[in-house]
Amino acid sequence: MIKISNVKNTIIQGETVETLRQFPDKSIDCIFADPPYFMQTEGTLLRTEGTAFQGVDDDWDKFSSYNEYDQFCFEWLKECQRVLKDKGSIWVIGSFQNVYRLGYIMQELGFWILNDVIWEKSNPAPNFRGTRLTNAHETMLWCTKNKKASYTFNYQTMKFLNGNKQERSVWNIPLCTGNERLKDKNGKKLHATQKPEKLLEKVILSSTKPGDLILDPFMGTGTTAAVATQLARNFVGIEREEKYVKAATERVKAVPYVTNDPIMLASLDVKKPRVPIERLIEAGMLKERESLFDKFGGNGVVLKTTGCLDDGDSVLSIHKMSAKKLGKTNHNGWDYWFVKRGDDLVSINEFRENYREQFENE
Amino acid sequence: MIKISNVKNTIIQGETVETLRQFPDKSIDCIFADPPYFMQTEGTLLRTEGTAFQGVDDDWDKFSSYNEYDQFCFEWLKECQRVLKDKGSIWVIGSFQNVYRLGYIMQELGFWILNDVIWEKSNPAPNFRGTRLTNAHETMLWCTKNKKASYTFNYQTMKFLNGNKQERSVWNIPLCTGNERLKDKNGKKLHATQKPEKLLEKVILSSTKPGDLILDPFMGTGTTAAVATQLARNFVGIEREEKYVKAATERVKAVPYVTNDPIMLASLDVKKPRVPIERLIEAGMLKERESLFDKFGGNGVVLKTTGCLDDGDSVLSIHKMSAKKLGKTNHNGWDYWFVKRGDDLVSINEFRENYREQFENE
DNA sequence: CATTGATATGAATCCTACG
DNA sequence: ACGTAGGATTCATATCAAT
Repeated sequence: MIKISNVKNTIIQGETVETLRQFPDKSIDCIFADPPYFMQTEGTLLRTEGTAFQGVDDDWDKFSSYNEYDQFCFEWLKECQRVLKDKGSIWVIGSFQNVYRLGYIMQELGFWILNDVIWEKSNPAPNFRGTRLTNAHETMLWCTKNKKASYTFNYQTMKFLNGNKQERSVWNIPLCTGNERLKDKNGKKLHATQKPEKLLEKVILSSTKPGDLILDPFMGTGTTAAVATQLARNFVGIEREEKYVKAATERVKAVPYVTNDPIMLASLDVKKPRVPIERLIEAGMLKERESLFDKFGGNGVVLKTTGCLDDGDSVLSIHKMSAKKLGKTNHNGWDYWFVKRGDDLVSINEFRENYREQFENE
Repeated sequence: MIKISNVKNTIIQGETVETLRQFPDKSIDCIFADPPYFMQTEGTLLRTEGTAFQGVDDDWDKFSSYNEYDQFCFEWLKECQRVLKDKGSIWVIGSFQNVYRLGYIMQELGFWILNDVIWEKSNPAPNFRGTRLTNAHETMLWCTKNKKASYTFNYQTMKFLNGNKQERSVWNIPLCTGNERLKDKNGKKLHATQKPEKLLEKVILSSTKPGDLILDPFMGTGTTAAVATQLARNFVGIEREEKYVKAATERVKAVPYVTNDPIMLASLDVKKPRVPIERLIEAGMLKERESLFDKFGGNGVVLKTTGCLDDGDSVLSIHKMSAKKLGKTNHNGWDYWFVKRGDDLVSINEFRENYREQFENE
């Protein structure tokens, strides 16, 4: 059995399933898996000008049938589910050749799909023969271990980085090319399917916190490890081929800096501690039996020791009472109620903020 | 058994599978299917013809909970495969809740995926709770009956309509709203998932010829029927609920006009008849033993009666000879060779075009 | 050094009618 | 059914050489 502390921020050379079986249960915060796609291509594809297109022709992508591929995926996905923490989540990337196998199997295993995310390629390889639509995207499945599981989603961070609009399920990102693409001694691409760092950046920023441990069971050239490191997360990788293990290890060592940008550290999504209104009474910020008003000074109600409000007709929580005054079923009372301090109306939310600042280290 | 001529351009009220079973084999050119999602858990275990997961341990079935939906989809997809012509193709649309079931089952049935096409919604409903990425797309699977099947793809039409660039697998199209959306007496939307006509337009334009028969086994409000009619294709629909049958029938009747735009009628993709170069000699357009040249007047070769070219070294077809001159294995000789007419060099392709015009009715 | 043009290349289920 | 010949087919971007 592997001790996590011994493998944190390393790449283990080995077979995915075999190696995963040595991991303890519920030890991983997030998984990014880029398995073989089982492309089923035959022969050579010529470009229009006559040169050969260099697609995926590696042994690791060869399977004898869907059945064999399904079983392989069933096995590694089952291990991923076991090693994932209850509040963890998993990303799996594929293309139309394999993603319907992956999605089906994951649903059978009880994984719960949060989103399927489309990586729309801004510069895809064209369809040289004009036989189909240019295949310009890949699909990622983002899932929890099961239907009921909670999970990390840095909503505010993603919204901020998307020009203050909700991030959507279609991401337009270029292919991994140029300097980012690792090359061998002959200047040829080291790996057939290296993913762009931009893609991993969005994956990690959206679904992990700084310090989380991210597993990549098909590490390849180590994009997950490099981006995790840069974003102040931890990683552990599994990779079968020695040359990729070496290249990825070098790559991670060379990550130029670890970010200290608070946005990248998910500061926007740090949950503030809950402060019951009774705490504000105990702290002397609000007084028992004092009156609360709406922002115009109307709708006066009396604050009870329990933190509930009495309008002479009923006794309700600050939220239910503001909802009642507004004729709604739900409302956030912290934004509705004010107290009188001298001649001014002061929002009770201001007292809550003050309380948090004063007692933040408790 | 239903006679196709009796149901052409009508909507049949009935259950999908039951009705499809009355259709003759190989009678449909194209299918567009927008099936319901109804995911019922805890159904009876019914396997898909034994092909799935033989040899996988018992954990498999323990996790199964989508069986009833799978079984339903297996049945209607199998009937679709039966009624589809050998050269037909099928489109199936779904979202992450069901599309992995659909894709998996289609692959199990032997359907061959040509593309998965993403309908990216330009105006999706936001995620109100901020709990996930905004689900801003749906997925369509475009498939032939089997791996070897040929199919209709109007490549040039799609390219033309896309600003003369290859059409890609991600389509950005707004939701169906406004006047296009059918309403009931109370002004509420008549159907929960009415698809935009623009989507069906691209589906039909890319994969059918005018006059083709398009089946929609879950017709709903009849978007497929309306767009098929407008684009001079035929349709047959199946729909369970009477109110939708009525609304869709009215809708088709009201289609304002049938297009006569040659682009929409796929004129760009009409295959031109093959003209062997010997025909041009017989027609007196080219002369035996005259010389052919490249576009600069160089590389002179002699035209033989057989239509082959002699460069003094070897005798080859116009294609092989142009390839030889270019140092390639393949080339289109029609674009390479010219003859002298007066002081001008004239492309032999021009003579081919003239020949086609002159003898087009043969 | 700046600009222009040629070349290289990316997870690809990449042809079809005729004899 | 199968082999073969005809002939149709590419977009965005990075790099590097040439001007």
